This record gives sequence, C-alpha cells and structure tokens, in this order.
Amino acid sequence: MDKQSANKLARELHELINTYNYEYNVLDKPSVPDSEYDRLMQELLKLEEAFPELKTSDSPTQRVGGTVLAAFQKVVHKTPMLSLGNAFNEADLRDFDRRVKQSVGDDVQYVVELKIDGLAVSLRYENGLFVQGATRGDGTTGEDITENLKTIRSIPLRLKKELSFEVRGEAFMPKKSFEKLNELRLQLEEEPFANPRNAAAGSIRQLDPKIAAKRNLDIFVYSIADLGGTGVEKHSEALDLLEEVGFKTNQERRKCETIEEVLTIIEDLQEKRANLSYDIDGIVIKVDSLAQQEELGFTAKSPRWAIAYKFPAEEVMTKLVDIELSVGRTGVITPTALLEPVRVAGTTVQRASLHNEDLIREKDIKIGDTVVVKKAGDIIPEVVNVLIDLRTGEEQTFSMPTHCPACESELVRIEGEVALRCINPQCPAQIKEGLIHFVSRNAMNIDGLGERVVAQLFQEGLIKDVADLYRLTRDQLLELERMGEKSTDNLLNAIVQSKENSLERLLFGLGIRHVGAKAAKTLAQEFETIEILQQATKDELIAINEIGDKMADAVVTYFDNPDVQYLVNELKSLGVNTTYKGPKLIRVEDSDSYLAGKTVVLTGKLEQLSRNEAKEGIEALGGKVTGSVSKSTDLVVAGESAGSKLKKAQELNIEIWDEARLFDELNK
DNA sequence: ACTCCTCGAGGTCC
DNA sequence: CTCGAGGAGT
Repeated sequence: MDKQSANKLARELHELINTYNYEYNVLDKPSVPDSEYDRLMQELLKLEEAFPELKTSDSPTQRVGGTVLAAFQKVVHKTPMLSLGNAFNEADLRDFDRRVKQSVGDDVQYVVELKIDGLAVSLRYENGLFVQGATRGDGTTGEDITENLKTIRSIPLRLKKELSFEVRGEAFMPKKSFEKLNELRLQLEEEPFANPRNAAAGSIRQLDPKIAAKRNLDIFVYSIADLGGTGVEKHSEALDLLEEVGFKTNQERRKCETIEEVLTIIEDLQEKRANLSYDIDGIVIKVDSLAQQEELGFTAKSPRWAIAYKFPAEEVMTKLVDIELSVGRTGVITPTALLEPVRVAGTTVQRASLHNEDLIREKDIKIGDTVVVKKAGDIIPEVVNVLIDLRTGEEQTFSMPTHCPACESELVRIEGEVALRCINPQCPAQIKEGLIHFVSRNAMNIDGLGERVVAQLFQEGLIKDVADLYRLTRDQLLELERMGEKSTDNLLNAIVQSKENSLERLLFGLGIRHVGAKAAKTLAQEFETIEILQQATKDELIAINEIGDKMADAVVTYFDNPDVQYLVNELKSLGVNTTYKGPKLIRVEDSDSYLAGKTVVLTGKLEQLSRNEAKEGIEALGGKVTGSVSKSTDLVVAGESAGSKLKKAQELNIEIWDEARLFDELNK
C-alpha cells in the first residue's frame, strides 16, 4: 500500500471509529456490534504500525493509554475552578433566589442540573483538538492528566467544530464499572475501593494511563470556562453547543422560571437518584443568563449566580466507646470520640472530633452512649446527637482533665474562649506538633519529612527545636528506622533547600498565634526582613491592613521572648533565609502612578481588558478596586452600557474614566 | 452583622 | 481534600 492510500484509509477508519465510539459512549445508542468496532480498531492499529506518521494525537488508538509518567505537571487554570456555595434546605434556596433577584431584578431563569459525584476536570481545546486536561487541584493550579483523560471514550479528541476554548466537566465512575472493578480487585486480593468517587479519583491520578484506560471512567461536561467567540448568551445554550460539537452532557436538566418550580424539580430528581447509573451528591441551580451571571459576580470562593443543593447526609447509629484527648500545637486540648466502626456514606467511620467541652455538654454526650453519626458534607464525621432512650445506666459522664495529658501542667480556660489550653511552652506534645507544622507543605515544605519521621526524630532527642533540623547529620538519619541511604540523602537535600524559602514560610512555620499563611505573607511583604519585624511596635503592626489588636499583640509578645530571639539567631547562623523573596509589595508612596492609593470602581462591560486584568493592573500601580460606589470612591471606570454605578458616581461628583483612559494609564 | 482567616480534624488514595 | 467552630478584622 502506498502512503497516499494509507492516509486515506486511516482517515476513513478514524471517522467510522469515532462515529461508533460517539454513538456508544456519548449517545448510548450503538449502531454496530462491539465486534465490528474492535475489528476496525485492529485494522487501524496495524495501519499505524506500518505508517507510524499516521499516529496523530486525535487518533482513536490514542485512547488505550500512552507513556507512563514520572509525575504530573502543574497546570495553572486560566479561569479559576471555583466550588459552589451550598444549600441544605428550602430556606437556603429561597435565600439564594432572593439575593439573585435583589441584584439583577425579577426576570430570572434558572437551569437545574444534577451534581455528579466525581472529580471536576478542565479540558482545553485548540482549533477543535483536545490539547490538555487538568484536575481542579486547589482551584487555581491543577495537575496535567491529559493522557488519562484521553482514555475516557466520551471525551472527543476532535470536535465537530474548530473551537478553541476550555470546558469543565465532572469525571466519574459509573456504579456498574465500580462494582465490576471491586469484584476484580477482590479476586486479585487487592483492597477494594471505598466508593465510586474515590475509585475515580484514584484512577485519574494513575501515572500509567494504561491502568486508567481499564477503569471505565466517564464524563459529563457542564460548562464552558472561557466563552471566547462562541456567541453564547445563556448557560443552557452553552450546554446545547457542547452537545452539538460532540460532548456528553447530562440530560437530566431543566429550565425553570420560578424558585417554586426549582423546588418541585429538586424533589423529582431526588426520587430518581437511586435509579441513576452514577452517583450524585446534590443538585446544582444556575442563573441561565450569562449577562446576569456577570452582573452577580463572585464572592471570594464561589459564584453568586449558582448554588449546590446538597442532599441530607446519611445518618447511622453506633456506640461511642471512649473519648480521646489530643494536644494541638497551640496547646488546645481537643476531645475526639472513638466510635465502634460503622459504614456511613461509603466509608468506615471510627472517630469524630467533639471540638470542645461545651459541645459535649450541649449534646449531653456520655461514654458508652449510642449516638447518631453523619458525615458533614459527606466527608467529615460528626456526632449528631445522643439516643438518650437507649441508655442503660452504665454510661459514664465525661469531664475534661485539669492537667495536660502530655506534660501534666495545669490547663487553663482563657476568659471568653471555648478551648481548654496547656500553656506550658515546654510541653512535649506542643513542641512535637510545632515541629510537624514547621516542616509541613505550606510552611517550610521539607519533602520526605512527614509526621512519622518528625515524631521519631523528636522521640530520639535528635531535634528539640526547629533549628536542630538544620543540624541533623547523615549518620544520625541513617540510624533511624526505615531510613535508607537514598531517602536520607533526599531528606538532607530537602532540608538544605528549605533554607532558601522566602520569609513568609518561615514566619508561618514558627507558629505565632493568630498568624496563619495569609497573615504571614502580609507581614513578610510589609517588613521584608525578620530583623525589621522583630523591632516592630504594636502601633506599627496595627497600622497594617488586616492586622488588628490581637494579632499585633501576638507578634510583639512572640518576638519579646528571649528564647525566640535566640532561636531566630540560631536559624540565621545556620544559613536559613530570613528575608522576603516574593513579589514586591506595591507601596502607595513608591508608585508614581496617578492610581496610587486611589479606590477605584469598575462598572459596565470592558472591551480591551478583562475585569481581572483591569483589577490586577490597578492594584499593581497601588490602587484598590472595590465593588460599589460610595463617597470613599476616588475614581469610576465606566465601560460600555454602564448603569447605576455610573449614575451614582455622577451624583457624587466622582471622577469618571472610560476604558481607554485606564488602558493608557496601565500601559504607561 | 458579616466575611475572612486560623486551627484542628478524619478518611482514602497515590 | 474538605468541613466546622470560633476568632479576628472591618
């Protein structure tokens, strides 16, 4: 066969296979028997073997799973993948409806969809070709799982239109596949998966796509992240378009005119739940009009134009066997219920935090009680209440100890606080937890130094404070259990690397009260070196945005402690970096822009810039962007068809720019 | 009053 | 990863 005819044959095979594949996996209506599909696939494989240049990225043969990866690459999402706010009852949904109408008026349509219980993924297409797929990750950055996603048959490798966009969907494992997989795993004497979601999560994070290919995952695509030039004006139209170009969308979706209608539909769908071939964990309600969506905008973590109605969590009875106490790194004593293991919502539960003494009293929990347990958000175990009628009289009242279970010093309950605390700074439990915190991912991020190893090092007396970490020798580590040459060298390397961390990681790692990752960053940006921060007075600290009285006190007290001063010096002499290395804080006085220190409001539709770009640009020049016009607003940037905000700005006599003027200022 | 942040927690997977 | 309690900030 010559090249030309091979090429032609390959294209014909692509088309046939893709059609059959689409019919089978997306439409669920196969028109040919499986054997015919397999035959064509074999033919194509042979052909590609003979002419390797025919193995293009959109060839159906690419779905069997390609190269094994060493690790997943990070992918930064162009538009962040946010999670949705939750509604647990009718009242929450009515509140949502009220908020929406308050903002955009009474003329609102909703789209109601199933909330599939799987993993959110993002799929990028360029000119109709599937180029990259990623997990949600933390919403901003996910992992590149393109190869694994290609093995999902209902993801089109090539669209019916040459679109370039990013779509979002939920990858999941159908109930049937899940059952089959677990049967197989039992036969192979492997541990079965706890539930379809975990099985799907495990499969999608397989480094070897061949394993993922065997897991029979599926996907429902539910939105377009960047509409680009698609010309779509409604969420429902976006879904139709997705369907039109070859995606699998969920058919259980309805448009609603009123919240009453939404409520009825939710009831209907709830009844259908058991009969579905996949798990759902709720129902999503979205405002249909994209213009209204934009008007509603976002809160810090979720869109204001959508909400997830969560089904009531499954509740199960079990026995509370005992209450365990733990000492946290801040000295807080936390009681935890030890339960007789029970299955709840697909997993086994045997512990549940009881948070504090007040909660134990309030729920009247006694040791030996029969209790009702659920998983909040289907994830976190929680004791709901006690079944008092089932008491035998043998139950024992629990009271919090007066002394620390770890160091025996007297516990205190600070006025106005709920928590019981151990205030002994030498308390070994606190020190150990502090060390674990120091090496953790968001702090100094020392790879290979997990909780277990830290505990061991602490136990052996090899580390007494965080500075000791930097004094560890190779020989010391080699003597530990389960530490070979390789892991020892990796660990030493990680420890050395951590010396280079920017100041905010160190500050966070030190564990100053009330100073978490966010405040640590603010402090690091503001003061730039630990020396300057150590000298800072309470007033200087309070002057900083987002640092208040309590935090200022905590910082001053912390650095006043001679032990801390000694520790900081030790760290410095061991070569640990104590300066801020991140992007420079834009000081109002350092920016010569007109926008420096100005409070700016954006309104109307911007053409050249996205809202985010405009915001970032203004902030980079030392300005602040807020949402609504008030007398503290300095400047309003009005785009196309600006409405009430522009009017208000005119009334208040506030300076108004058009987009072009802003654009010039940003590009100066 | 409201929203954001800190802190602690449990279970499962790689 | 996700949740919930409670504290802190505005």
